[in-house]
Amino acid sequence: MINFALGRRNGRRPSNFPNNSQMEYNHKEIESRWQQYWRDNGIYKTEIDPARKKFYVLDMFPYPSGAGLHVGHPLGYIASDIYSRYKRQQGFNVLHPMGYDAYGLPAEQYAIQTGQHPEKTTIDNINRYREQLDKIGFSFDWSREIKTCDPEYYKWTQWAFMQMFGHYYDTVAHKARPISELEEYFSRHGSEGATAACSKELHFTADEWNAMDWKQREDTLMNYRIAYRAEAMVNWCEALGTVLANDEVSEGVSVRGGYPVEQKVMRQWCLRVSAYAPRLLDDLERLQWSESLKETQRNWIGRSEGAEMRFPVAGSDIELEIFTTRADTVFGVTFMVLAPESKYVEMLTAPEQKAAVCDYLKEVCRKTERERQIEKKVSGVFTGSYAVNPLTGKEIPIWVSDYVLAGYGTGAIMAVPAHDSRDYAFARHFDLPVVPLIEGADVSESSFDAKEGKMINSCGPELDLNGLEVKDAIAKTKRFIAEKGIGKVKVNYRLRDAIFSRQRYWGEPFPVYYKDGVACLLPEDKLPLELPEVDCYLPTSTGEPPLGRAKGWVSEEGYPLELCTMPGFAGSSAYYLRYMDPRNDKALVGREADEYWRDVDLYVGGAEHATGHLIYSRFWNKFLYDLGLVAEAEPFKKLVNQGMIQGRSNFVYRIKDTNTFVSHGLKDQYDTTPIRVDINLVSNDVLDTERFKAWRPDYADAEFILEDGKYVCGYAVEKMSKSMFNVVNPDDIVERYGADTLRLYEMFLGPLEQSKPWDTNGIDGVNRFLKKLWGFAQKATESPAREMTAQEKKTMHKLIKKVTADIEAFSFNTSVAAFMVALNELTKQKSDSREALDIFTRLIAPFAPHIAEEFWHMLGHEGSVVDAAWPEYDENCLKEDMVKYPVSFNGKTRYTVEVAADAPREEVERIALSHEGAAKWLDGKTPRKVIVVAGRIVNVVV
RNA sequence: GCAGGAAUGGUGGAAUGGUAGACACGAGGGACUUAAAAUCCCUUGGCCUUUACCGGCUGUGUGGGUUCGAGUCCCACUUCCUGUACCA
Repeated sequence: MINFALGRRNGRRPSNFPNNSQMEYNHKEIESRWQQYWRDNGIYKTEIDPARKKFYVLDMFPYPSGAGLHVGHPLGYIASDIYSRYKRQQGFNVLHPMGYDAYGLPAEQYAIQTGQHPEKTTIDNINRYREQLDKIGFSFDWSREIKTCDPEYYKWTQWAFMQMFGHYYDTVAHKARPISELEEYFSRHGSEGATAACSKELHFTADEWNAMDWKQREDTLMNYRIAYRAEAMVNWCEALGTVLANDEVSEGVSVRGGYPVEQKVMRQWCLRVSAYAPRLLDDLERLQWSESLKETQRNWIGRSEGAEMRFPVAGSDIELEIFTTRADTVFGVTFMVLAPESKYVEMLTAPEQKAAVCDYLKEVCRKTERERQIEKKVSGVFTGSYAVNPLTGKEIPIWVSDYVLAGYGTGAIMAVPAHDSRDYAFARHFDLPVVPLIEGADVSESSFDAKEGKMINSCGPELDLNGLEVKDAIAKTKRFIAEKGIGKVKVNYRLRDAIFSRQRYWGEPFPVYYKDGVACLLPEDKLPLELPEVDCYLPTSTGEPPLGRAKGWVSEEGYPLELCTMPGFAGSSAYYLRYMDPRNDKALVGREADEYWRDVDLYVGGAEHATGHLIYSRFWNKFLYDLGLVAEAEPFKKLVNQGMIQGRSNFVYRIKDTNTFVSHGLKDQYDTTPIRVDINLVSNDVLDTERFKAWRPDYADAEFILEDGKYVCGYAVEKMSKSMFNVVNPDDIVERYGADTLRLYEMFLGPLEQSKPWDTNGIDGVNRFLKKLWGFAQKATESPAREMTAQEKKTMHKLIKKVTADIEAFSFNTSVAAFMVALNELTKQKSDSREALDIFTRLIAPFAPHIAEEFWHMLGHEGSVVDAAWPEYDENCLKEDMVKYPVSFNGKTRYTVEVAADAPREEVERIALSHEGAAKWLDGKTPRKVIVVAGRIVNVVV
């Protein structure tokens, strides 16, 4: 039997709950009534309850754009809402909050155009989002709402930054430690033996440290802080007037707006994310994330094991440091290459080459990142200097080329043209020698990049690699160079430190002032440092960020405050912690709340945040974890990526130079131009011609060539956007069909993680299902209570089993199908069982909460259906009486036998072989093998 | 180039190695109706056989393999999607 526990909350039934329920399914009336009821009774308010297990379900909070929500946005929210409600019905204390990622470029750009304060636009948009979200019936606890632009919230963003400023990363203990401990160490031992992650290697003694003045010490410490200021190569976007992080740039243009981006050296705030690279990589293992997402992060972190080696420069005491993963190929190094930005370039340029090198550097600087990527032309210049190969003693030329990146490794490489395709292209272009090192490798056309084969040509005075496999040769060389002190084994990461400054207005101000040019933190009690008013949101005439316009933007002592603001990811990096304890003014999250809620059990959002938010959040969380402020080392235990919902644009076909439009099926008979048409004028691909004429003045006297009396439009799947006229507003769907239909339909559309076009064509089917379910509920609630029939039990317990398993597997489309099957079966059984309706109500409550709430009260229950116990299924009810077994001989089905469902294997065999047809196929032989598979097939091999 | 994923009817999509195509849309037919809408019922992968019932063959991108049995596992290939890229 099912445990019909009553709801936990004692919400009172609304007074306008209809007594005679004999009526049509009226979604508007039902949905507004129950939404009101949820609000009035605080049904979704969550509190710490040590008696119950917690479950934290989080959506990636939205950026409230001016365009409002389209039907793609709620897809993930619906899925997470179903899971939250399901978990709650199972007795978990579910935290399911929502808020807004309120800082962003569009609001600022709108502000520049209109002069309107971005806060105003943002709040307007938030209010609009809230209205749209409320209509869909989510179980968010809105009392925990946060906005990243709220000073009460960003106080803690600023506070976290201050902690990062006040800590360094210990590379041996693998954790952040207070910077004061490092100062203490320096005063005793100097830099020698310090195990701190740094921007560049510094060497000083304790005496030197102690002799430094305040400014010198601060400059030195800046090299170690986790939040630090440094000259960094940044992605500068002229059009946006700001720098961008690596994940905000794609293919040489800005992700937002698609403007060109160039490389530029600027003094910026940075976060030492790279120090956490090993932990960010290792901890991926224990996360329940999709393999593809983990792989994306692994690639982004980009661990590579290799060696760092020093090549002495001929006739000089300078040594060139390089990084390689192919230590085995040192014998094939025929030249060296420096990145144009490398500090070695100036040191190593010979006087006779100076002009050529200068010209080359100028040319490289002129090009943007984008141009460099598009051209992919081999270019470079000889410095005039030579390095000495430490294994062969031979001199090799040193070149400069932009194919070597300053930001990776040491900004210099040893070139092995025979076994690296880039070096090969360079060598061929400048006619440098190519020495193959692997037996059988043909390097006449291209390089041999594979790490396999036997070494040749690799014997020097002290080291012989000939005959070894590549793998062994690498290991042997590494050992050799370490012993000889030529280099050391080194692990390199591709992950860069995050650039943390933005030359913009609409972001969190830094709690930083400058005293004699030295960055200092404001005292903690001055937080939050609120964003000042400015008269205009553009940079100043001297090129300073907009905050340069703010009057009185100085500290109490009169020192100037930082003019940059923080980037978009700052506010979203720890928001999941703040939801746990959103109104705490003493801490980001209080100890009690953190130890109860701990981490996010289920995080739902788009995969596009793989290399941005999801890396920064993990870093931020690990930092706070190191400080002992949060309980878990990883913030998001399980993560599900919902697919994107694309738009489905409709086209009409205008015959050239006329105002006549021809239907899709006939368009090939004419010379036509396709024109996008507002999908609101189209229903099931059929155009409403009258409304089309009214749409644009140009079309007022349009004429149509119809097929079957209809104008049929063509369609294409594209991004959902205003400019394509294909935006579907969830409000319209809710208005017409109701929130429950929208919710079920979005889930029914296909697998959650898959991208798919929005297609309204199937929505009637889902709506019909709810109407039928409504009809069944009317019938069932009018009937007296009785025991379910065996058939009804089977239908309902099959449904419980299926829906439970499907929700656990996030297979919501198949659970919706299961509801449809179950209802069809009940209809065929002419069922009017109250008990069946009761089970149905509990199961469908997460999916269609409004109609479920209605049924819940029709059935006479108290409280809200959100606290209705989740039913358990009874395996006994699922048993079939007799099962049909197709019997196959040598793989071909020959006849069918009926066997009791729970018959043992031997019994099935006996019945199958005693069938009158068996003799014919056995043909006097004994069966070699008989296969019976759980309730399925018997196959007899003769 | 590299990495991850996918390929099933007219469409969206179901199938712990065990009756392929659940469910829905669309389409066709029927009932009700003066008519339409709504609603309900039937048919619906392809081919063949049959008056009909019954039945047969074939079928999950291509080619192989493992297995009594493959949409599912293995190998090779083709196409598409997503991410990423001078990362030494």
